[in-house]
Amino acid sequence: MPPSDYCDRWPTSGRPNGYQRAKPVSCAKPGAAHDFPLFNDYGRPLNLPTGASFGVGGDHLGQSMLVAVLDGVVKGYIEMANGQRLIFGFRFAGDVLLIPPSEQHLFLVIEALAPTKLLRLNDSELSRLRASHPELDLRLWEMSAMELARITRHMLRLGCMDAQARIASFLLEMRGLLNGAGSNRASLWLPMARQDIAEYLGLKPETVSRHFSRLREAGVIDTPTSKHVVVKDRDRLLALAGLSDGAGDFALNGV
Amino acid sequence: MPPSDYCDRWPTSGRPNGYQRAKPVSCAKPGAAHDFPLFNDYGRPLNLPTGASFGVGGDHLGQSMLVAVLDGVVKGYIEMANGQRLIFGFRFAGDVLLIPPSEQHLFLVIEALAPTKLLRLNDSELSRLRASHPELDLRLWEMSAMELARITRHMLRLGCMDAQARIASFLLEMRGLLNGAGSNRASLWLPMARQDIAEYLGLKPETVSRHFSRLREAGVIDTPTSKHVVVKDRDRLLALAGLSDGAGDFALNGV
DNA sequence: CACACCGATTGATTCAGGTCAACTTCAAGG
DNA sequence: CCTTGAAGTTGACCTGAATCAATCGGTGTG
Repeated sequence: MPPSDYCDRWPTSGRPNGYQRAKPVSCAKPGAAHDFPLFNDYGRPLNLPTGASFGVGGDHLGQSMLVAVLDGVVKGYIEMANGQRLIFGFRFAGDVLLIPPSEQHLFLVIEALAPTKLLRLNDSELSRLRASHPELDLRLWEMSAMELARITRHMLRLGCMDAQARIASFLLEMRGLLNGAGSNRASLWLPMARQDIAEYLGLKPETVSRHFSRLREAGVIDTPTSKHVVVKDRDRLLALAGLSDGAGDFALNGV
Repeated sequence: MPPSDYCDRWPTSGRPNGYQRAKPVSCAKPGAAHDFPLFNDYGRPLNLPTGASFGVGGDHLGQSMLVAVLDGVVKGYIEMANGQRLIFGFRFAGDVLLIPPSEQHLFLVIEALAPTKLLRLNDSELSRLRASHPELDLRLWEMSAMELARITRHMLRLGCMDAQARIASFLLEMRGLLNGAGSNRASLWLPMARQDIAEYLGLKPETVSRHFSRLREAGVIDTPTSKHVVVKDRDRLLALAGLSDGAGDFALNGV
């Protein structure tokens, strides 16, 4: 029986799965990971098999929490009282996740998409950490600024992009390319299901599937398998996401 | 000519306006404001007449910024390269606003909805402040956690609520009631235009107007004037926003 | 007071994405 | 190899919000 300050849930079916067969590429900014040794002394470790999750709520109401993903991939989602859910982000090995003080009527869950090792620090563990390592305050500030930037970008997707643009922008985020680095062509492995992408982008799985197909037919991407996407034309994706100066020139007219 | 680290824009028309005739009620959590004396020693003050704005971008790329609203109301919005814009929040006297490091292709603007006094602290001013007042680190951490919670709630609105729910949830936020305090009936003043509400909620002004009308016909609110809303039935608003346990029982069927 | 202007409201129509259902693909296990 | 089941894809249709357009209403001005 786990202690009352967290709640762990195991996958409903013990299905073995294919996630492990390719190592997901991390989207972590380099620089987060080097604080991990310190977190390690103060945080509580947790191993989650694929599909397992832990919820933040109940006793955590009003507390914030820091989660460091040592290995694996997780999705984080919020569930509303009426059952609606929204995935607010995916985090890969090396990423840090700051969970804001939770709200009444909302329940926040972190679920593993592959076997995952992580560390959790709640408010009191964090304050012990910052008491003995005041130099970390600046890093924590930077992390929360990054988290804020990340979620702001996502809010923009949800607030003023159509389905096509959301998906283009999602693929670019998964490539870690939103700020322009990297080559035009790249192959990437998506550890999450279409359903997850849909819940992340505020769409339905059918819509995600349709737009993947459109992008494939337009020659912007290839989809050798459903979880393996080859980005053939990054510039076109940028334009479709409305992030390029020449946006609009690249619309998939009539496709 | 203003220094290059900010850019100020004045209202296009010098229209006198009615905003001043009722003092907007602040949504600030008490507790933010008592740090203002400290901010005052390190921040740069700025007065904005109604409709004036300043932009964060250019030289600020990669910097975060703290803005303390001493008096007035502002809206903060992000503009994408293609001209789309999303208002990410409104801030009232006593509120603090943390602006995340900006992104390429995005431009962030703070615009006054009424004559406004504010303080701005950029990265270097913030680090001077935290160097001489290390006790503030905890407050800054709390502020960023609050900001994260706020924007997460908004992301939820945009990601998985329909127009009706977004508007119900918006009205509740303006009442400062999202966590359940206050009486069932309340009168509130909205300093922003329908267009602003629409850009905040990812809708069009016509849609906002229609749903205000629906809520009025259903007896949930009254709208004596377009900027003055009387909430007659908070519980019904909560249900419509999907935040009550009995959600759904209150749907405006056939209205 | 009459006028002009701008925002808000309402109505008619269109369209992107949701819904529902059929079919395909693929991995696991006998 | 066949069976099974779950995820993904595709098609037909529907609906909620956007769009386009007309009207209303308050505010400031001559």
